[in-house]
Amino acid sequence: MQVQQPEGYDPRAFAPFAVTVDLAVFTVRDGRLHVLLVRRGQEPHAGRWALPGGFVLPHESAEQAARRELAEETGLSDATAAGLHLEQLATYSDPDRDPRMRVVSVAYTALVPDLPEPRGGGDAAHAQWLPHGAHGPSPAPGPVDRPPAALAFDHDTILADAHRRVGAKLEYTCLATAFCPPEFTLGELRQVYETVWGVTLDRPNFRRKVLATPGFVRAVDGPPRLTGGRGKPAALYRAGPATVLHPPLLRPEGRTG
Amino acid sequence: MQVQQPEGYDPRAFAPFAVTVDLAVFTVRDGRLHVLLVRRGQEPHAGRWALPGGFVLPHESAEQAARRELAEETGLSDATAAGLHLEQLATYSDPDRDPRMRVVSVAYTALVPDLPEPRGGGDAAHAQWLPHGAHGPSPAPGPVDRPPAALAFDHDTILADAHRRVGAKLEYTCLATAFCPPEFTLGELRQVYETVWGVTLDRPNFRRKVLATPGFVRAVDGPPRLTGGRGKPAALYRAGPATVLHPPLLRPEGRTG
DNA sequence: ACAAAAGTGTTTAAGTTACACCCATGT
DNA sequence: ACATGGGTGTAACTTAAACACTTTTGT
Repeated sequence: MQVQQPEGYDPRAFAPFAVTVDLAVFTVRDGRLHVLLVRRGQEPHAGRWALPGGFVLPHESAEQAARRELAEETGLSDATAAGLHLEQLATYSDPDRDPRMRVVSVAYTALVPDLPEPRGGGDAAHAQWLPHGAHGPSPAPGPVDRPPAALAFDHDTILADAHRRVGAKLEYTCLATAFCPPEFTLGELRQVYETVWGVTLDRPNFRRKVLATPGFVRAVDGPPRLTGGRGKPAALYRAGPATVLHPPLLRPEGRTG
Repeated sequence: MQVQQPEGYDPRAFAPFAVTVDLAVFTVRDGRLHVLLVRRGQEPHAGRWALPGGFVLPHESAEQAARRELAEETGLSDATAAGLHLEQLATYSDPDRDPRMRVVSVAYTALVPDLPEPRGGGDAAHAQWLPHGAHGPSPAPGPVDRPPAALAFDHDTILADAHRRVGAKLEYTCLATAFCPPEFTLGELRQVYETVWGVTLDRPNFRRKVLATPGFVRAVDGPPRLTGGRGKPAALYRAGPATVLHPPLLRPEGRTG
């Protein structure tokens, strides 16, 4: 009501916002879903875990900022990071989400295959993979890092939204291959679904479903077989050109929320 | 790489952004999908159609700003507008999207029943419903307003994204009822799908599908019947408590993009 | 020999599609 | 009478779910 369009867009008057990106980077490791987190070194929320992220620079888009941060935090080369799956999740703009000033954050979700521990320059030094949420049917034995109780700022909300979004997208897109290395077995692909959804899937049916979807995966020709530990060697596949699943691969129990 | 976390968050240094909201408000009218647009009165893009929207005020969240703008542009009371379906779409942050300054815009999608022409105070004076995109199987006869060729800024992109999102959400959520008045017939509900998707659906099958989904619609008890013009009077329904569709109501031809 | 995982086959239920047909109302 | 849209029924087809069974490896 009391709003009026500014004539000249005085940046002093209409630019009271800082814009950041936050990254929810997922991977599947040892049958559990992991998230890349950083430990905050300063107030507020010093010592708490937080999603990696940073400021959007004046000359770049939010997506460019997110991809830059992703490369920094994962310690990968820009070339490698450029191929990773990055997707805008939502924007969080609660006026009180950062006590210091007005910060609007554009959250992105990234899916990466099981990478080596983040190392390298920049902020990567303190970035770490921590398990998150519903784990698959067979959690890794032995002691594992506990998922942190409460993240800094509203990052718990962002992370929950990201997990829900990823789970939903697995149903009707070919996104699951983004969790896998360039060549993978159908067992590895199935484990992605089982880990993110926290369910067990029928192996034969899963196989048929995937192979029946035209461009989901392409068989690697060679004499291609490989062992994933014990058991019969499995054929290798690559991600296909398809991007959507028709019909979708619905998760059991019919739950979406 | 050259980024560093600011110690004290100097707003002068880290607040070079203005944040706005843009609204893609859809309705179904006369069997065609319509969008609420405003005509720009000043440069840049003076005279072009644009999505309604405005600045996020310092004390409000983006969603609050969107809801406020929605009430203003539709000319509805705040109470009525509070019940409308509003959903965050995405954030558009290309550095060059506004030639005057750096503006990051959070886009929202709203679905409303066929409302009277927008009237009332504020910016509503120049807001208008214009047809958009794929129309249903039976376009309204007679001359209608042409959909504008090119919107201002990147609003064509936003509008296309919004349409795609709405179409996709109809498949696996109960969203379609947001296009309908409080009490509606199954024919009206079906017309929503047909209009947004631009297809014709089999009436008997659509009916069964909707009624078989537990909380999608609830029959209105009374002696409730009503005429939608010609033909047999139809039973009335209200939106049910369900929010997701299981299994989904897939559109024919299996196209999603 | 046994466990584990891949891969194939089959049976049964469930859901979808495409119709034919009757009902109630306006013109 | 006829057109129009609501509502019911049904058979053919397609898809999904459950489970038995064989193959190939490591221990």
